[in-house]
Amino acid sequence: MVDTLARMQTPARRYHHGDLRAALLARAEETLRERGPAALSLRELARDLGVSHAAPSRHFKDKQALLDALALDGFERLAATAEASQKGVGDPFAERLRALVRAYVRFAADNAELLDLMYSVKHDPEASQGLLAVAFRWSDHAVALIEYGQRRGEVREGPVTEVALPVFAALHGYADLAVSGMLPPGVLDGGLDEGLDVVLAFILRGSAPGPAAP
Amino acid sequence: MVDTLARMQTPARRYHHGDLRAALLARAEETLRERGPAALSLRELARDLGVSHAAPSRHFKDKQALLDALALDGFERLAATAEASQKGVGDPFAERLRALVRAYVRFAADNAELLDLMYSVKHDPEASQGLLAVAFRWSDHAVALIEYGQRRGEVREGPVTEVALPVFAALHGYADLAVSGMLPPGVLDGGLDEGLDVVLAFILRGSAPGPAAP
DNA sequence: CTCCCATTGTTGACAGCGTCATCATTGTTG
DNA sequence: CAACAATGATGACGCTGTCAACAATGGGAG
Repeated sequence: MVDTLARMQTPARRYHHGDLRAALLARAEETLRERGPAALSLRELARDLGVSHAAPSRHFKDKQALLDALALDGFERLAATAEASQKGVGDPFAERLRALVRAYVRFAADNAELLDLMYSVKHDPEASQGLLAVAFRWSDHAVALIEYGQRRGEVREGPVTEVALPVFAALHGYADLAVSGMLPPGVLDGGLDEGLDVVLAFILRGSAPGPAAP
Repeated sequence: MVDTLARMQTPARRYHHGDLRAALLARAEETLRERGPAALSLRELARDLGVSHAAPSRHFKDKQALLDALALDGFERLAATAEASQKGVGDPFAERLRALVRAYVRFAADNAELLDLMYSVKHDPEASQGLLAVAFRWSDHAVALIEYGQRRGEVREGPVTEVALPVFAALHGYADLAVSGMLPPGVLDGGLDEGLDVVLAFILRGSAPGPAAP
């Protein structure tokens, strides 16, 4: 163990890297965050890690495979964030929804480029099975929250997917608009959370029980 | 088909193409639609149009410039579609909103890859001024519609940007989710318009006058 | 009408990229 | 210890975007 640790910290170039796969992913995400997806190059990653230009191919069969792994990691972290957001929150639906929404928007703000990547990978018709599974873990969680609200009588009745759809849409749309700077200037001067309250109130109004709009 | 078209555009290979710029944009959009953004290559475009590999540089200083032009064209068509959607529609806010929303979702469905490009270009901090202007033409139109609804007493009072924000978010979010296949399976079996009705009802409920949700 | 020159297209070069085939080193396991 | 699977290195290939230098075109100025 100590031996392993010492070798990990030693910058001296050993033939075997130790954990090249993880290092590639970490560095790739860093680059993604700092210089955008277009700046991602396998050769540059290899160079940065002091490894030959073809070494990455031992861990990712091609560039897309690395992007997929990056996206999968993102979905896992998103799901974890969503689940963590529900710990230590009160019972009312509004509170729980607020926590979830904040978690999502924060994740989107903190990982804008990664989120982009996650969506574009999912858009790919030949996305891997495991990736889809993890991708839906987060949405399943959201749907479960809607059902919870319905059971408590704080969310209008109806097929849960139908009720969840617009809630989802508003949440995702807000995060996307905010992160990509598509909002009319002046709306977000107070930061993400300001607009979030507005959107949250809107969602609650739209999903609350009561008569349909005229 | 493409062959016929190409021959129609170049009856005989003149030294000067005639309208290479437009031809590049048209072919680029076609490729974007059929094979995605990653398949876009200046050299391939030039090849397809029977022109030398460096000819495009006379019209677009680099690849990004071509993408910008493509995005700008997209925004113009989106704005035109949005404006056209309001012709010959009744007075009630709900009707006008419905027309606008349908137009947007249809555009998104018909131009999914292009829309992606449009948003990613805007995300670029050094997006051109003219591009931003056209990009906001469509959102201005949407904001104007909200104001119209407020004047008619069919939309709740409040700062127009605050009221418009969640409406926008829900609309954009729905289009994005639907187009990128991120919706839980089964929701959209009836096509885009089915989910659209659900979202529309939600938006109307959320933006209607009345007491705030509990 | 002619000549000039800005516009547009061509050719050739360069470095960087992803990918592949082949070879070298390592760590593990029977 | 020896064989073997895993991992890394090297070199090659064709593709890409970009640039510089050169060539054809065509629309005005004289």
